Amino acid sequence: MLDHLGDFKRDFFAGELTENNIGDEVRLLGWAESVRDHGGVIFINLRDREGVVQVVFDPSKSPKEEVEKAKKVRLEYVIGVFGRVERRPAGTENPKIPTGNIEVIGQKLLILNTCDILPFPIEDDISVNEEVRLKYRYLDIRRNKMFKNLLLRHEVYQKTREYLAGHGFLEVETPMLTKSTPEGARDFLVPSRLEKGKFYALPQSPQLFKQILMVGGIERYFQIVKCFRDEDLRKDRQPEFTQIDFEMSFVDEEDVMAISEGLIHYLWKEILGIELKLPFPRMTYKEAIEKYGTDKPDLRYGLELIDVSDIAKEVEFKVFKGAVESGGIVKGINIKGGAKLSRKEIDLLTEDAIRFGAKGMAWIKLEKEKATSPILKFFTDEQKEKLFNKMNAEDGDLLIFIADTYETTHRVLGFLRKIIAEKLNLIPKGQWKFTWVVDFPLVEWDEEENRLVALHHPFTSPKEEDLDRLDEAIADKNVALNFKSRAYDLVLNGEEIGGGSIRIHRPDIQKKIFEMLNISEEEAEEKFGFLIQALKYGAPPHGGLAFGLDRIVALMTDSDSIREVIAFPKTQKGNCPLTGAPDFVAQEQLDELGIEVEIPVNEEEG
RNA sequence: GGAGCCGUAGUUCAGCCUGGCCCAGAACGCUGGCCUGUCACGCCAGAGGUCGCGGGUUCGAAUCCCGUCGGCUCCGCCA
Repeated sequence: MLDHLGDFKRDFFAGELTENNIGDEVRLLGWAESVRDHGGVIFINLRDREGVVQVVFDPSKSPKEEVEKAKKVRLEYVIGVFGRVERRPAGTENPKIPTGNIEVIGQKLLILNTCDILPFPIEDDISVNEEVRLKYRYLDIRRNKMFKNLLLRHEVYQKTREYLAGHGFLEVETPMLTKSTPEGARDFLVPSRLEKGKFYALPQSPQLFKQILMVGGIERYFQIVKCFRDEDLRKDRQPEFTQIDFEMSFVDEEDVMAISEGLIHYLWKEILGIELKLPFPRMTYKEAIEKYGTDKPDLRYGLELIDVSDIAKEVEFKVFKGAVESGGIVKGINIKGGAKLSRKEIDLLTEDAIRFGAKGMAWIKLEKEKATSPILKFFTDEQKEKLFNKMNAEDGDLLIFIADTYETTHRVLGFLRKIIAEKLNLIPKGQWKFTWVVDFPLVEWDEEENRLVALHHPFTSPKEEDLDRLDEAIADKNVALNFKSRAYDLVLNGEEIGGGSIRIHRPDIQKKIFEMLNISEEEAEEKFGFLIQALKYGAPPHGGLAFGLDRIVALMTDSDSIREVIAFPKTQKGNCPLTGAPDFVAQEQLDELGIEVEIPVNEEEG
């Protein structure tokens, strides 16, 4: 028989009790974390949000019926305890818990609810199938680690608001039911009941609205906001995720980057107690690609890419020579101490390289004064020396090479660099390596669509010096391909945690950019007409940035996946094991929306 | 769209490669009993399994093969 809560109120959280409370009579509420029945004395560890304290039901100190009742308590029963705080008898202190010097002698026990057999233990270091954790997320969240993650996330919300509001930013909400925009990710669609056949889209970001808020004279806007993108999931990508989004008027890149750095500095200092050094270093997009093979370089380790095209083109090795002669490049990485890798491990790396799009991977192993390699026979002694010099190679190193186009070579080596660093444990713990990546190209060529596409998004401003060459760029895509944008990304430990740009605030320029991107005037009018319209009415110069809040919190909590810092995340197929979403809906609901569903039927069985 | 790893009591795993001493075993959890200072309490007894699902091979399948579903990681995708 369960007890009612009645007017029983909590005096203290369990974890708040200290030796100063000795002698106090207190009321506690929480969960039975562990129960130890010694036949006479019963110990219950009572846990609440703030910690744990041991409650003792002792026949010599507690009422008999309460001791009997305590015997019925099982793991995770919800209980209330009225009792007296006492110092633990000498020798029975437990240094493992903060309240280990005291205990509460139970005088009255309320059993408020029972608990079924747990699907997994409520402990910090569990290894449980993630699907089970998500199905019983409420139990998962009772674990200290998950609670701490959500607590830190909460602090990030609070400190972000504090900082941005303190710098004159106004929090403004933008719609969740909005217009589908082409360009960018796939939209989640929401059917309209009032206008059958029409759809809202969930926002991929508040991008256009925040620009329009600038036209509205808000001057400084921010929002902690959910964004939705219907693309495949990764450990750092969920279909719905949270951004710290902000936008400012009458600013240039430096202003936006300064505010961004200020916010990050504030979060690290206030929440982690870490004083980051400002300003963060910067590198150009070109430098990032050519040195690290990616636009989000992890600067915690070396393994930089080295261009050996000049040597490779002289070597009588068709793959190297051919790559350079057909306009490509040959680059390598010196894996210091990598000679200890076995042939099998090198073959695995080669497989990875091929998986990432290379045709193969050449390598040279320098071991005990001698080199093993399938390609070294093509090198003259002089070429060997030049190569080893250039790559700073010495005994014990492993050199790997990719020969391909500029893009493929960098991309593949970028992936390999990361894999090697992980494999060889070259990534130091506890480092915060921030870097800005700037001077992105404005556009890139899309083979599939056979047109230029914006690298950032179509509202990103080109550099001011290129503005009077827009007509040239429309006529000749090679001119456009050389344009740089006013975009900037903030990268931390190899993860993009934020990105933004100075936007286009003039309708004439915006129209030309659409033209450059081969978006017709009609299409632009239909899809972005409201933005162009807004720009016509005194739009101020403006720019901003959006941080990936989930990624930031994951990094701050040293979590492997953003799912660890989201209360109710989705699985890789976008399912929610807790609720069972997505799910079928009633026929009536579909009828009301004028929607007919075609369920794919499996082909007949053989 | 593609690749890899995984799926066996409530949970974590072993067994699988090399089919049969496995109508599947351990630990934790669970149930009952004993125990007055434990805190990973201890001791005794016990319950608990469609081996993800479907098909095939075989005298015989958790084990081999095919398909499928689900989870995770990655490529593509994510302006």
